[in-house]
Amino acid sequence: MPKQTFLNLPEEKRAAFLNIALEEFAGNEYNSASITKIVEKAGIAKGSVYQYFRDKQDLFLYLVDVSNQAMMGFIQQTPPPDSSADFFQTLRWQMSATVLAAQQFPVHARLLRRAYSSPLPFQDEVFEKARQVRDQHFQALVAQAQSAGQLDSRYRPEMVVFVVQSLMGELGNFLQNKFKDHPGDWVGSPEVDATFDEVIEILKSGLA
Amino acid sequence: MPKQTFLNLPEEKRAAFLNIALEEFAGNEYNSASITKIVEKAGIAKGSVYQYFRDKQDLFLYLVDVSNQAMMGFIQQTPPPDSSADFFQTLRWQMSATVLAAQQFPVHARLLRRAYSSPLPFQDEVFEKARQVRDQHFQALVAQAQSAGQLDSRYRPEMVVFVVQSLMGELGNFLQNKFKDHPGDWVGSPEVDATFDEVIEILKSGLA
DNA sequence: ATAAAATATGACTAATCAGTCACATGACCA
DNA sequence: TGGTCATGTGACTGATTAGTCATATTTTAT
Repeated sequence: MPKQTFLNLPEEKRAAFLNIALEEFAGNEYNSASITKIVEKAGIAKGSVYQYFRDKQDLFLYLVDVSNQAMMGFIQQTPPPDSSADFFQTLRWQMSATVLAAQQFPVHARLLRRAYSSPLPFQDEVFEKARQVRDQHFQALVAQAQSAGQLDSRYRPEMVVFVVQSLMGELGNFLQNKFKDHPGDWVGSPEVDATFDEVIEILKSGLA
Repeated sequence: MPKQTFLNLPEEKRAAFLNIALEEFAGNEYNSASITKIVEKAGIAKGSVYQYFRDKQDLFLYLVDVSNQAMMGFIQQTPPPDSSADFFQTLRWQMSATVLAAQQFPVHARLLRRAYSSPLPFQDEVFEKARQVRDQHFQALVAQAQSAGQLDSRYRPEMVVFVVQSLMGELGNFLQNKFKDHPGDWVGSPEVDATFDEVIEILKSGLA
């Protein structure tokens, strides 16, 4: 977590530094991300970074936190499906919200993908806890859906969670790749909506 | 590709070097993998590496190639399903073979995961071609299955490929994580077989 | 035995890195 | 004005990196 010094910074300066640091850690592996490059781009002295944060790891974990809050904040703003929504409608909403959030905060999203997809060169308790919370969210969703009879109860919950999480995780990549020539303007396009619908339909009814 | 000098090396020395290099690149990001550490472990001079390979990138791409061949070779050894097998039986066989190969060659598999999952700090034509070949293999499989009526033709082939590839890609991780306390001996266990069956069944019939 | 070709070596270069610290500059209050 | 505290600074340390190259050793052919 940042030191008080960082929080005391004028909004403008703090935001500028944050954006540059986010960009660096979103674009490079933890070990390759360079504090030196960040301070050069930000036009500040290297020592300043260590007035703001304990070390590189502290800065990185803060950036993860900031990114998480940005994404979560956005997701919670999107209107949730009404309470009568079934498992698949809820999933569809979550898919859409997650991808839209990644559209709105592409740098934050890239940073989070990096942070969660490949193992970090250090252990962090808080970070691991966040992972578990995300897992338990899905576990609960699945368990509830199964007891409500919306989900085939032959399947073990952990397998359902695996399938759903795999697809959700890769979908962002897939869309980004698919629309990489149409920067940004595919946010709520029918094409994307159709993709969501198709994935949900496959999950619901199967391929056969 | 390695220089002739490397290929002239006595089998024993070559294999020892390869294993140490594979381990280093499987365990570290490309930028963090250290030639210096490799030569220290191998007990050879640093200059020797540059008698064997043009540079770090050349070595890395060769290791990817070696890993690919090891995995492919193993997969092709496993008895293929008979020619009357449908799409899902073929998929099931490919799943099993891939995971078994990752069991037999865990280091190679880790290296390949790293190479294909996160973007490399350089571009390589050969590498990209290999990616496309893998994609086209699935495309063909899906197209054939759809025209044979084994696959719901409502779905766009690219979406089916996306779903199947996402699950196949994550399944290795999932199993590794699930059995991380039972090193190695879950190779052909009923537990694993059941997992394959369940994933295939979900794909086939859906979750509802 | 001798010459030539192939291979092995490790000290060295130039670059980069995270992190430190003595000092400078600024703000704020008495 | 003088004093205290927060903030900013950038040269510096020690470690590490990929890659080079003149030299040494070994192998091969004559």
